[in-house]
Amino acid sequence: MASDDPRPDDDHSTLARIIGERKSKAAALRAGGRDPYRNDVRPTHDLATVRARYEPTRPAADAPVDKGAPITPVDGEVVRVAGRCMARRGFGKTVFVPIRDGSAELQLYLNVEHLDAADFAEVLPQLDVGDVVAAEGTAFWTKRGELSILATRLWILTKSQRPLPDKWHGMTDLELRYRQRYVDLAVSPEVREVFRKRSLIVRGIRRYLDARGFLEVETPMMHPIIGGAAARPFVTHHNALDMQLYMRIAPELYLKRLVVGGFDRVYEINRNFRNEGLSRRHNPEFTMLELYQAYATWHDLMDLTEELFAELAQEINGTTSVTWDGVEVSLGRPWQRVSVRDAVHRLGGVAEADTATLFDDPAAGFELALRHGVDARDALTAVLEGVADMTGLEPAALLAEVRGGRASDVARRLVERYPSRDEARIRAGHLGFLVFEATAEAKLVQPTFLTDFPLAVSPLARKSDADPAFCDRFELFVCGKEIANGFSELNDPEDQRERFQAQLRARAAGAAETMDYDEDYCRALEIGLPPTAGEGVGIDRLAMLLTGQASIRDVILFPLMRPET
RNA sequence: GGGGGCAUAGCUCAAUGGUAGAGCAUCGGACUCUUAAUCCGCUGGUUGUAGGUUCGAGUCCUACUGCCCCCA
Repeated sequence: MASDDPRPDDDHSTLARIIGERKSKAAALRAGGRDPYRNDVRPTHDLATVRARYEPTRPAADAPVDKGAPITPVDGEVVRVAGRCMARRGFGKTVFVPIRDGSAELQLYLNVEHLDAADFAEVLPQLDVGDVVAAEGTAFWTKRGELSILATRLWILTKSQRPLPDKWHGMTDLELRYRQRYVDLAVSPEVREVFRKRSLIVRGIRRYLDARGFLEVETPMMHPIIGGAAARPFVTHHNALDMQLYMRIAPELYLKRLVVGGFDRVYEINRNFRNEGLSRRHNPEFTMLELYQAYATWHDLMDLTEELFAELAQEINGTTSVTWDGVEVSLGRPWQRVSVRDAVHRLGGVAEADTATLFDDPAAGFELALRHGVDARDALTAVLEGVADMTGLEPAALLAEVRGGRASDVARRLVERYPSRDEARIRAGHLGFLVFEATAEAKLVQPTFLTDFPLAVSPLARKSDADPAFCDRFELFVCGKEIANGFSELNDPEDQRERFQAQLRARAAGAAETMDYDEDYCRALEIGLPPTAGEGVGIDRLAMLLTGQASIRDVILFPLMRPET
């Protein structure tokens, strides 16, 4: 028995008393030959069906009401309904009991003249709010216009032993709501609605993709090596093989293997696990849609994303506008598309000439980055990693050589180590992206595709044909938050091998979030990946957007919590 | 990881350092159309945990635990 279980004998708290009283009521039911946990009474209809059926007979609002008139059932049809008792309003010989099932709420009218005498005398007195009940009777409209069941029989199907929260205030304590989600759901229809919508979103995505020839697949959730994203993994262990495994941080490399194998359009909706902190936007396990389409480019996926999201919004909310974080967001097409460079200039307020310099010259860019609010250590790390990647030198040793003086002097000496002007230019993109994050990211409120990412921050995307310092990649931002990330896939095996090498160098430099060298994946690319575009969509964040929830915990049924104390 | 806030009855919340209260729920009573039903009455507490200051701590101090927010 749990140590926190109240013991009525030596605990005089209200809760212990209530539990004791309810157990006594269950015992009384048993004594009368009624199982307080019976399963032999089935409803003939759910509550929404009953409501829908009688809605057309609703009396006119201005119809005359005869206070003394006897109860007249609508059609005399006997129905049996079931649900959780949400309240109990007693009048001596009449008791009103609203019940709720998964579909709707409906009121029972329990009256001494109509209800079975034994049920009235022996079941009704044992009924508490929270019990699951069933009743049989006929539908009628009360004088106040409420559809009710004039019950002839009443059963308690499940005796509840713990009280529900205050029926007016409901459950407001966030911690309790997350820890005891069953209570939250039982008393808060609006919370159930959020999760019902989340389910519809996932179903809508499947229908949309299935209709366009995509095949849903399942790839491993336990990976022998780390790949597909830059994140720290959860580590686990397989006993029989005595092998270390990583909970997957992304399915990307497996899905692209399937495109190599000839599944030209595949997608997976499943959990990813990243060993990082918790916040309003992060849960360590989260749901991701990843999709891959051969013979398509990132432009095709931007079009697809626009269409998919707009359709989902229309289908689920009946409108393409939603309120999120207090902001009215319109998902109506088309959405803005802006390159990282243009965002820095137009939204971030960086002068046009400075923006050009920023993405061209890492030495001058370093100073510009600091001037526009980028943390000096972040900026220096970006330059250091860039030089280490390009030269193959140990970052620690590199830093020791150039140390001294102001940060910008250190950065300038580092930049001089770049083997070529072109490589320095490619690496400048990292600083440019930091400036984007510092100045422009929060301003992407209405749905916006951020395009033309610097290659330096995109280890898996295809180089742009127009400019090798950039790549064919986009991210979707709404209210300053990243919702989706897509690109034309890198399918040049030699380029891919170089980028894996760079990851290994970064790890040697002490970077925590790096990918392993995936030899088998390189072999797959050597077989040949068709020109392919791929995209990941955070389902939790999409659900937040379409349900207007501010915290990821409000769209995850059981968010990760520390153990109760 | 850093900063700020919160923790009191089953639920929602009060209480200048001076006897821990209210509403709802529970329990008892009245009531045959209520829907936050109404009316009368009674219960219910190791104030998150552990220390400290004080004649006296829900209140002040320290540490810890959990949750929320901001930043990284």
